Amino acid sequence: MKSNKRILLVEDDPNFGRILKDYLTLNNYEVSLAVNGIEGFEKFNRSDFDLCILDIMMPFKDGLTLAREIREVNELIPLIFLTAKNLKDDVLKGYKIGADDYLTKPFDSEILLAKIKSILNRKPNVSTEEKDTFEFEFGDFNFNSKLRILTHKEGESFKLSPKENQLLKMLVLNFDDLLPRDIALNKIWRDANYFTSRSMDVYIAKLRKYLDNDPSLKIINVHGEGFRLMKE
Amino acid sequence: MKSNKRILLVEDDPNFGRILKDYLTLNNYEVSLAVNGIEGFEKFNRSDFDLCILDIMMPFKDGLTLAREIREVNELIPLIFLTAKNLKDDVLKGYKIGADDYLTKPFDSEILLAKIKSILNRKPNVSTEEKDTFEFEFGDFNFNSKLRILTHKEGESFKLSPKENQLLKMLVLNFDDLLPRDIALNKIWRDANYFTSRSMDVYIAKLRKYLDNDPSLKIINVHGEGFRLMKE
DNA sequence: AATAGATATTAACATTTCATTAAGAAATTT
DNA sequence: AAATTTCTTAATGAAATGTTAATATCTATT
Repeated sequence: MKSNKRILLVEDDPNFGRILKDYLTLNNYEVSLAVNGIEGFEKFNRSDFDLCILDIMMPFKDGLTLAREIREVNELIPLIFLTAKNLKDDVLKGYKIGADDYLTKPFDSEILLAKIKSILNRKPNVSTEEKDTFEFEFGDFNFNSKLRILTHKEGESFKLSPKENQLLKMLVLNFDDLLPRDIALNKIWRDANYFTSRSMDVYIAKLRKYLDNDPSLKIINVHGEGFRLMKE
Repeated sequence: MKSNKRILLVEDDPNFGRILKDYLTLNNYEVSLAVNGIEGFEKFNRSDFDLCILDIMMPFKDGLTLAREIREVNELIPLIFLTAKNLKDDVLKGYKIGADDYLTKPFDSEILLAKIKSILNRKPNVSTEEKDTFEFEFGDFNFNSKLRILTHKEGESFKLSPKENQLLKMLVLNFDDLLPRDIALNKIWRDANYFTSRSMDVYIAKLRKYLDNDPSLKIINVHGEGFRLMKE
């Protein structure tokens, strides 16, 4: 059972942060831990999350400030605050910024889990930004990335695997332009190393096989840089 | 600065209920007070509210039971529970029913107000419920989701169980499109885990058996994503 | 309360899908 | 020519799904 929901956790106490991260990971969330507001904001901007859990009391940049910055960029992502005591003022400020909930430490982990579920449940896939664009035309193909189907006009249909699908989508979105290897690796494989890179090559090969049905389409390699989907 | 938002407050302690009602009224909400679950449900059905605040511990019909009944009729209305301190079990049950939040008594009225505001200000959920439509045609079938009957034209009729019915309805509402697994699980099973997921698979198998009567209809699996009811 | 019938969940096993890794060939750069 | 990067096929194991049957739970009626 994959949930694959991504949580950004910002907590300055390393012990507590680590434990909480592990606990959430055990419950099938993908958790990124930042130890202060500055790092938190960087991480937030570098990838897509479904929910943020922010400690309020932190050095350098406190959780409320961080929340305001996040809200400027993304006004929908659910925010949960952790407050040390029952600092009513913080709670009220939090709600004003647009918090979805808060928890006072110490809190019960099961309740946190229930809250997370409840929140993610009523705000379906916030992070799926490109929700509207899932249908593409290129060459002789029609490509539906939501249903993961690649159809050759007056030809056969291919069911794509999740990775094939993501990779093809990125290529199509950059049609005739370079898709840098490490960008694709970081987005799809969430990591860029020798092995993920080999894996990506395998998927390029698979996509090429599909695209053979329209001989005018090509996936060109730019040595050391990446790939380029093009016509002719 | 009139808000016009209507709140149903169900609280058996008459003193506390009265005070809370007055407090909310002062803050520009229109409050209807019921003193037990039975009266609460009657009031709920008699008019439209924007939010419900339910005490859990009540004679005759407790808040959780009331919440379940309300959820059957209206699956979107926000619910806030009031619970005595330390009743973790109640809290978890509440979330499972689809609570939006809970407060432990005694609570701070300003915080309650902040919560209410936060919940009511939430961007209205996109799901424009097609609550009223309960009769569908697809393939050779006529499907009445209110009576839970699936009829094959010039063929036999099937009485559907509640779960079969809900699942088929969601598939039909998303005809030819993806019905994401976790959306269906959260809506029908109110939880998404390994076991509910297996249960769902069993129901898909049952539906497929019914649909065999029109060989042009198929329920296709999109691996890792969900199912798709389609023709051809 | 007891029981039967309907409904829902869980178990078990088969099948399919998928991602990764290995391994050797080919291409490109130095 | 040596080193690096890319190409392609195949093998492997893990995870998701299909299916049937066995339990468990619920509901209505006696």
